[in-house]
Amino acid sequence: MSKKTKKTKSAIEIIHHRYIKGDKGLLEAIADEKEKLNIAAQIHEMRTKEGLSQNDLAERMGTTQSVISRLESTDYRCENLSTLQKIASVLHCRLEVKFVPDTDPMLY
Amino acid sequence: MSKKTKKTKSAIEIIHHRYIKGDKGLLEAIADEKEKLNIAAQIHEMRTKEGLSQNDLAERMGTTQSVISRLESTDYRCENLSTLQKIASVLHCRLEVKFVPDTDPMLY
DNA sequence: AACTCATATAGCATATATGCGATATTATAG
DNA sequence: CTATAATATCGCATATATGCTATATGAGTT
Repeated sequence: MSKKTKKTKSAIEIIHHRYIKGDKGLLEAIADEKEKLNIAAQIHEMRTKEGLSQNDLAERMGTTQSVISRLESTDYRCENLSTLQKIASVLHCRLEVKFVPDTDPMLY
Repeated sequence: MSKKTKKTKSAIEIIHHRYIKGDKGLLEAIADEKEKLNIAAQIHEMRTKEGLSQNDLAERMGTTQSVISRLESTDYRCENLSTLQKIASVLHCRLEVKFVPDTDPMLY
């Protein structure tokens, strides 16, 4: 890639412009998938199963209740893995992150 | 939980103080677990299996090669889930994030 | 040696998440 | 209807990751 001038767009560039920067189809698909991860629900379930309040869990993690509430809220995007692993540690589990082949043709 | 005065520390509070705020044993354990996630390795493997260069993958994602390099580097901490899901999308897979019960007594 | 191609690294501006206190909303109990 | 516990939400400072360009390293080729 990288000619001197940027006049000729590669197919990739066009696709990118269209689906990443433009229509946002891909971004929406990503958002949908994110929802399926249901991390918030997992955290909520684990916490309640142990009979802990948000405040209890927060104390275990050395943080505050509002943080837990935010974590469990559905529209919370982009948690970072360290936070999730901290939760896993105090709830006696481990975090598993895997890329698995997707057979659903709707995504692409 | 939560009596009026904070004089009596719960076991949780003590543990927290000792392992989160103090010794950092827990934090190190978390770091170890993080390594086991091996996200960098997964990305690298998927990319090479498809015969893509870092630059190829970068273009698919609408970003640059250096970003991919950083993602695949081992010492890269705390990637956020959106980035991982974007990778999943362009590599035709989905991201799976699960909390699984940990039976290893070393962690706690 | 010079020339590619792939990958790694550095530096920096910007975007985004975290962490926290304060407050508001529910619930549930008395 | 209070009172209290649990949860949700807000605002903002700080921390951290991203995105990008430029550059460096390295492996191969001729």
